[in-house]
Amino acid sequence: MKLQQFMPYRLAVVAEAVSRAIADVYRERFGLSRDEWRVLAALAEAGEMKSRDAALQATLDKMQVSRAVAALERAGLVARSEDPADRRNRILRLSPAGRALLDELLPMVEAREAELLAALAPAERLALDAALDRLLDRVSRVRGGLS
Amino acid sequence: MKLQQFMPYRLAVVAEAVSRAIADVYRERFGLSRDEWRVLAALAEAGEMKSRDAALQATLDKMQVSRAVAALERAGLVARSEDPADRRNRILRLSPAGRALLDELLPMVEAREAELLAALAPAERLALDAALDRLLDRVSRVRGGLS
DNA sequence: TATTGTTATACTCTATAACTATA
DNA sequence: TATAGTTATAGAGTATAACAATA
Repeated sequence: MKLQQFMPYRLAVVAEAVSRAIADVYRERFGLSRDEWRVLAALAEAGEMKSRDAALQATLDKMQVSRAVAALERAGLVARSEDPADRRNRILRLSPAGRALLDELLPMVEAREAELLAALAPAERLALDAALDRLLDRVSRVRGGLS
Repeated sequence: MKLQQFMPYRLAVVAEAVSRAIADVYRERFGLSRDEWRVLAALAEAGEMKSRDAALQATLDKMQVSRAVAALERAGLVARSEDPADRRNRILRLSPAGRALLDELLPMVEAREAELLAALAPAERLALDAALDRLLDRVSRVRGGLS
């Protein structure tokens, strides 16, 4: 066993380092947790969505979304409302303050991503992307569909 | 912002799923934590090493190693001794029980890795490997050498 | 003074499940 | 009965720093 060459270990080490490089921006600078960041990022795309869809989009479970949204609501960044079509659902949407925060945060986060991706040639980025897709597909089969 | 295409998010999701697929083996079946597994895996290669080197090898900090080794020692899997050359160091080495556990665990863990890597053609594995190397190198520069 | 390793502490995150309300 | 979401709680992991022993 060579730990340094063991793919799951290597993947974990790189992913953690990359995550920290991004968290430097949203955590230290905007006080967001990872889950809050993910919910906001999902909302940045759609503007509004159901809690359940936020969970799917952001690869979080319903409890993580519930808590992240509660914190985001307390901070005035997101509003929650009922879905008239099915009153079990909650519709989440960015507040003006949430939108303003994202307008400031997203360029910073994307700049960090770009700094990291600068390590890879375009073909290498595509190869990484494809490999991640295939691995994710595979791992969900190996573990029986769990996250 | 498309979260689904944001590399750090994708990397985190895949790495977490892959980590769980491996942890299924060492945690549910052998009762090891991730840090304990990493220390054992590092020792599997070298047989014995200093705590400090285990930390470097396994990308853990000294506190994580100290606690993992304490647990492994309680479980009779690893022994700690002083380094006569520098009595601040601790020399870690696998006990016979630790070796026996690894002899059973390693093939299972490697089989899981192989199941996952089966998703990738040989050239794709090399491409993934190269991309991870380059990203890790880059991220350590971006964050100033921190883990 | 610097380094190795241990211990303490508070904090955060995770896992599980119970619970409410709606369907 | 099943689903969306909330709340509770215990356990695990993380971050920081103080500390002891040695160099």
